[in-house]
Amino acid sequence: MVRSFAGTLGRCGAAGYRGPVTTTSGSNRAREWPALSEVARQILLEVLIHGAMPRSEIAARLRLSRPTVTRATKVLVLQGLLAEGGAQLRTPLGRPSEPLRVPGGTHRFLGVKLTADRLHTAVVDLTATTLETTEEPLRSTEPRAVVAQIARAAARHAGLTAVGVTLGAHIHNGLVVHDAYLGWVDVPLKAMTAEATGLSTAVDNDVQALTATEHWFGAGAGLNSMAVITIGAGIGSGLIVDGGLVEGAHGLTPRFHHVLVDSNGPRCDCGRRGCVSSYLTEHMLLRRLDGPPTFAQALEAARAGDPDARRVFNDAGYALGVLIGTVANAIDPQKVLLTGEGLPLHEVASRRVDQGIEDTYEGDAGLLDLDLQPFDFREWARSSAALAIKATLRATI
Amino acid sequence: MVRSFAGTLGRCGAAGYRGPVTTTSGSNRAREWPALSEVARQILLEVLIHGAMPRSEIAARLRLSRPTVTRATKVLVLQGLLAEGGAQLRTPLGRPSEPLRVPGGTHRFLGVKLTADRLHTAVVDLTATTLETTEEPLRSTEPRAVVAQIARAAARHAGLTAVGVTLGAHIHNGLVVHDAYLGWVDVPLKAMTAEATGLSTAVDNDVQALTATEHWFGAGAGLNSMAVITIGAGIGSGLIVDGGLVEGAHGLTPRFHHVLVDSNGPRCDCGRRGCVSSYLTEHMLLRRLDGPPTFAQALEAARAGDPDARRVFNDAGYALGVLIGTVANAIDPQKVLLTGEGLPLHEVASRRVDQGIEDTYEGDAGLLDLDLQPFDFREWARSSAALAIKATLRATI
DNA sequence: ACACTAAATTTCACATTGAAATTAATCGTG
DNA sequence: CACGATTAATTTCAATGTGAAATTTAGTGT
Repeated sequence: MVRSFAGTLGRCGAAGYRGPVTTTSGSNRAREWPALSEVARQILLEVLIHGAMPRSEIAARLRLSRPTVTRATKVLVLQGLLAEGGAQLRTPLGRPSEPLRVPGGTHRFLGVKLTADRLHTAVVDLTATTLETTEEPLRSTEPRAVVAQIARAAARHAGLTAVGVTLGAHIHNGLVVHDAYLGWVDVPLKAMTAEATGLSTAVDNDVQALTATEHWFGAGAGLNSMAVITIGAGIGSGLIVDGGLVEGAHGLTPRFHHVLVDSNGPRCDCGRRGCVSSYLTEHMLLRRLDGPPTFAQALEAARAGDPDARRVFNDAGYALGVLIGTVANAIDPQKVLLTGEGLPLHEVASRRVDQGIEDTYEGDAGLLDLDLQPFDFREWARSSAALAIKATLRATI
Repeated sequence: MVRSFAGTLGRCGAAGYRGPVTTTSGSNRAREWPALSEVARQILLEVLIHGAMPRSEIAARLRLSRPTVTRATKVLVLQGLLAEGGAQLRTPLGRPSEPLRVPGGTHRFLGVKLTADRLHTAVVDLTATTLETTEEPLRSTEPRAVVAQIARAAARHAGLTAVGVTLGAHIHNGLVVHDAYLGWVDVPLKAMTAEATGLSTAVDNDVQALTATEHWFGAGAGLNSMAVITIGAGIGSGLIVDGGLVEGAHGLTPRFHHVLVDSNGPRCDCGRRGCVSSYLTEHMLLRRLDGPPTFAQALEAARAGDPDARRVFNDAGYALGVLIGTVANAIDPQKVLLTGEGLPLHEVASRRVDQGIEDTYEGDAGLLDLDLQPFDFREWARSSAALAIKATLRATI
C-alpha cells in the first residue's frame, strides 16, 4: 500500500494578500467576476488546479493550438487573472518558456461554515490561499438571524467576488432540505444569503465542499478519481469520479458510515450494532470508555498504553480500515484521502487500520493509495470559500 | 419506494434485419464506420439513446441551433445512420415535425461473451436489436485457441463493423489482467482479437458492459446516474455517475458483494461470515439447503412454502436489500436496476428485501427507484455487442 | 558573432456557427 | 378553397474561432 504523509495544511497562510481590490470605488461593492470565453475558463482552471505552467504545456494538456492559448491568455493576463513569472524551469535549449500562474490578490471569496452553535469564516484569494479566518458564536439558529449574521460578516469585507456557505446538512440546489443540527427544514439558504449579501452565493454540504476543495486545491489536485473520508464528530465521505464531484440525484452525499463491521459490536445511534459509526465517531468512541474524558485525553491515554483506551482505539482503527476498503471497493479510486479532526486515531491504531483494509479491500494492496492529510478546523471555512471559487468558475460556462 | 416491472426483455427480437450490407463487395470484408463530425456523433447518440425525435428537439436538447442540426443530420441521413419517418406526433398547429430515427440494418456488431466453458455470441444492429444469437462449447481455454474460436465466429458474418468481447474478469484497457474462470493472467485479448478478426475490437468486464448497455439501450436509457446489480452465479454491480460508466482507476469494477450483513451468518468463500455473497450467490444459497437441487428447484420449493427453502430465500432477500441500500447510499442514484438470472429471488422474498433496504438505506424510502429487469442469459452476449457499438461511437471523438 | 533550438506570436485561409430571412407543411376559418 | 396562423426545416450570410505555416523572440553552445 502506498502511503504519503503531507507535511502542510493545504495552502494555509497569509501569503500574497495586498489589500482590497475593487473595480468600483464604493466601499462594500462586490468585485465583479469578468465574463470569460470557454477556452479562457478552461485555461484558468488548468493553471489553478495544476499550478504554474507555460503556454506550450497548457496547449498540450488541453489539446489546443498554441495560437489559441496565446490569444486566450492575453485576455486573462489583461484581466489580472493570470500573470507571467514563477518557477522558471531552466531548459538547456531554445527560448525559455514563460510560465503563467494565478496571482493572489485579485479576487477574494468569503467562506462560511455553520455548525450547531458557531459560525466560522475564511477569506481566500483565487488560489484558495487563506487570508484571514474568524470564528464567532451563532446568535440564533433561526434562519433569518443566521443569514443576517452571514451578511454582517460579508459586510466587513469590501470587494468580495462571491460567498460560499457550507453546513452538515442535506442540501439540494441551494435549498437546505434538512439540517439536524440547526433544526432546519426546507430553508432556501442560497437565495436568502444572495439577497442579504448582494453577492453571488453557493451553498453545499460541508463534506462535499471539502472533497471538491481537496480535488481542486489540495492533495487530490486534478485527479480523475478520489475518495475523501473525514473522521471527526461524524464520519463523512465524498467521491470524485471521472474528474467531477459525485452529487447525488437527490442531493444526498455518499454515505458509508453505517456499513457493518461486526453485528455483535457496540450499539449504534442508528439502532443496529457494530456499524462503522459505532466505533469511529468521537462520541461513540468516548462512550465506550469508562472515564469520560475528551477525545484528546482519550488519545493521550491510548498513546500512553492504557489497555482500555488502546482496545477502543484499535477497534476504531479496524472499523476505519473496513470503511476505507469498502469505499475503495466501490469506485476503485486513484487515491483515498483521509482527513478530519480525528485523524490522529490512525496514528495510534495504524496496524488495525491495515488489518481492516486487508480484510475488506478486494484489489491488490498495492493498488490502494492512502493519503493522510492533517486537518485544522479552519479547513471547513476555507473549503466553503473554495466552494465559492468553484461556483464562480463554473458559472462562466 | 417506486417500483416498475418491465414487461420486455430489452429490445430483443428479430425486427428490421434485412440481410448483410457491405460497402465493399468482398465476402468477409468489414463494414467501415464513417468518420463523423463531433456534432453528428452527438446527434446520433442522442437519437440512439432517447429514441426518434424531430430536429427541433435535437437542437433543444443538445443546445445547438437548428441550422447546425439540419446540416449534421443531412450527412447522417446520407450515410444511412439516420432516417426520417417514425412515430409522427400530431401537433395541433404548424408544420408537422419530421422525426429522425436510427434505422436497423445498416451496421452490424458481433458480441461475444466468454464463460468458463462456453462461448455465446449475438449479432445486433446499431440500435442494439438482437438479430441472431449462438452458443457453443469452448474448445479450449488457451487464449490463442479462444481467440481463434472468436475469429471463426466473426468469419461467419460478412460486413461486421466491430466486435465486443466480455468476460467476468479484471480487465484494464483491453488487457485481461486476471480471469479466475479461464485461468488467464495478463492476456492482451483486445489486441489479439483485433488482429485475428481484422475488426475493431472492444473488450471489457461483462457486468460493466451490461451496465453501459442498460444505460444506453435499456431501462436506464440516458439517465444521469444509476446503479445496476446483477444476481446470478455471482453478484455484480455497475455504476453510472454523471452520465458515464464508473471505470476504476485500475480497471476494477464496483464491488459491494462482500458487504457484511450479519457477522454470525454463513461462512463465505472469502473467509468471513455473513457477506452479501454468502447469502445471495447461487451456489451459496444451494449449499445452505440440505437436498442440493438446482436453483430452479429450490425456487420451486420456496414458492411451494417449504420452510427451509423459504428461510434461505428470505435470508438471501434480506441480504439483497442490504446490498441495494448500500449501493444507493454510496451514490444516491436516480435508479437502481436489478437484473440477472437470480432475479426471481426477489419475487419470493420481496418483503425481506424491503426490510433489508429499510434497515440500510439512509434516504427517504420515496427517493429510491428500484427497477426489476427480467433477464435472459443471451443478454450477456447482446451487451457484448452493445459494447462494440459504444466503442465505435466513442472512437469518433 | 553565429548557428541552433524551442517558445511565443502573427498571418491567413478555412471551417463552424447561429441570427435572420425564407420556404414548407399543416390546421382552422370564413 | 383561398388565406392567415403557426411551427418545422432550410437557406443565406456575416461573425467568430481555429490551427497550419511562417515568423519572431530569447535563450544556449561554440
